[in-house]
Amino acid sequence: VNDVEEQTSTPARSRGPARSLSLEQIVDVALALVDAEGADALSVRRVAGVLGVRPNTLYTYLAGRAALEQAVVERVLAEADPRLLDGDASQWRARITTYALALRRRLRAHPGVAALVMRAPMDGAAALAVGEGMLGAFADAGLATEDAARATWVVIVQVLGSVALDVADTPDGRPGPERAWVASRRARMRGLDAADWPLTVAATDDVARWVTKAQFAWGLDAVLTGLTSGAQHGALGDSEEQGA
Amino acid sequence: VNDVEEQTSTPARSRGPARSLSLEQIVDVALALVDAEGADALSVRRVAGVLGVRPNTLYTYLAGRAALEQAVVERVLAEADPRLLDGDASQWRARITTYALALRRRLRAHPGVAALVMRAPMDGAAALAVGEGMLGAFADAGLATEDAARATWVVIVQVLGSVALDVADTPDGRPGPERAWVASRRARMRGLDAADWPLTVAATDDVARWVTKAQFAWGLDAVLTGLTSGAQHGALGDSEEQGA
DNA sequence: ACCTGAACACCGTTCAAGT
DNA sequence: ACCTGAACACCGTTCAAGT
Repeated sequence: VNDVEEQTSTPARSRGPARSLSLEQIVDVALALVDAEGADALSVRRVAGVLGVRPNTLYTYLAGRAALEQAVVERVLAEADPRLLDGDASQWRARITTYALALRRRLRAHPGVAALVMRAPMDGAAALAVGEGMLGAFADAGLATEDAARATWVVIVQVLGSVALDVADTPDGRPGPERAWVASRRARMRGLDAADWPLTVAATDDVARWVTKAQFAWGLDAVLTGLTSGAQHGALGDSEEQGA
Repeated sequence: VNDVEEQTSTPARSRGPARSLSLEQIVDVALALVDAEGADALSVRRVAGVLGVRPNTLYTYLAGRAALEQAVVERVLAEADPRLLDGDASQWRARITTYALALRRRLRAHPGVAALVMRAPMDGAAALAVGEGMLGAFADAGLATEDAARATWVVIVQVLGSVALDVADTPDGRPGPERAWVASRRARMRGLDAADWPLTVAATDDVARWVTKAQFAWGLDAVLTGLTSGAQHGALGDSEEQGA
């Protein structure tokens, strides 16, 4: 509704037919659109409209809508510097924590993108950089290759899953100040019958705080402790599983 | 393309104007549609078409498309029996593990729904039942209310996040047999340059296995260990955070 | 190589109207 | 209360054509 100007007149470049566009430019516009109006507002046609170009023009640069979404996700993943995962071996825990908090912060700055992040495979360059950095941190924590790889995925799941579920909890996909958000969650739970959900009602205040930074940090810390405790009970094994 | 019949003729009920439909029926059709053609095929118009009714008719039963998605998610969440979380106090760990594996199984049986699960707030009756059961299991593990609540959310995030990211990794949103899937992930990583991503390349086989049941069980086990180790380092505190 | 014209087969949602 | 007719303002994608 604002901020993103619909430029129906002339393209951004000179006048020649060649290279009036670039993929980078397209992603710029797509991200601005998602930031301004949310994930649902992202469309090939809207982006083309802003760029002053026909919708089908974008297919020269992208395979389609899914590729556009993936490119936007990659862009935001890259906003959190994966070099935060590098550093002193003894500081492996702080490195992961600092990076995770930075990534959470960037995703919440683009809440529409947080919704998109669980819809595309984590195989772009930015995603690879995250994995590479985290593998290094867990190696410094003393984990062997296989465990470091498994631990890396657990942390990625926890960080991205947490942010995505948080954002999904906001009615309009736009997280507000933490205090107000928690209050609204508490209010939503007011109607719950203690006879039906005794434990949930008893824990209302704590459940309301599930979307906080404190919860995120506490959870990540617990996860890191478990990943490096070396005391896996793991009864459930490697049995094959069929799809569907 | 199959399985879901487009019934353009008469409604399912007799002939009177009243109650030719029900919310349950609508969700039945929506779920069948998602199962047959994936999350993207779900639309108000398609569902109405199958039911032999005009699109706007559904607005008598639902607030809109988002509510339809949420109802489908609830339906599938309810497929995994939350009573699996009940049982002997000493068995708290097995209860959580068994339930988590059951939920993962149900979600993978409806892979389109796994994509939807991160887009709606976890506040329906089925979601409440999951929280309530998990709170009980963590209470039995000896956690105080606040820690049990926090732990509950960590596990929910891990389970749902894991399934959603797994499904997002499949090109067509349809997880096949595990062995083939892992092989295709390994093939995808073949092109990676060891100079750019040394650790990732060294861990190729392990990274390819991120989507397996073994990874899921291993990760959940580590998370449960961390959540109940009682050794939180938690340096990062409760500081307030502004939105955006 | 890059962009357009035109079309195809769709969307969600609203509103006034009928029974 | 439940459903329809009709409309509004959109979608993604394809294909042949132009430069």
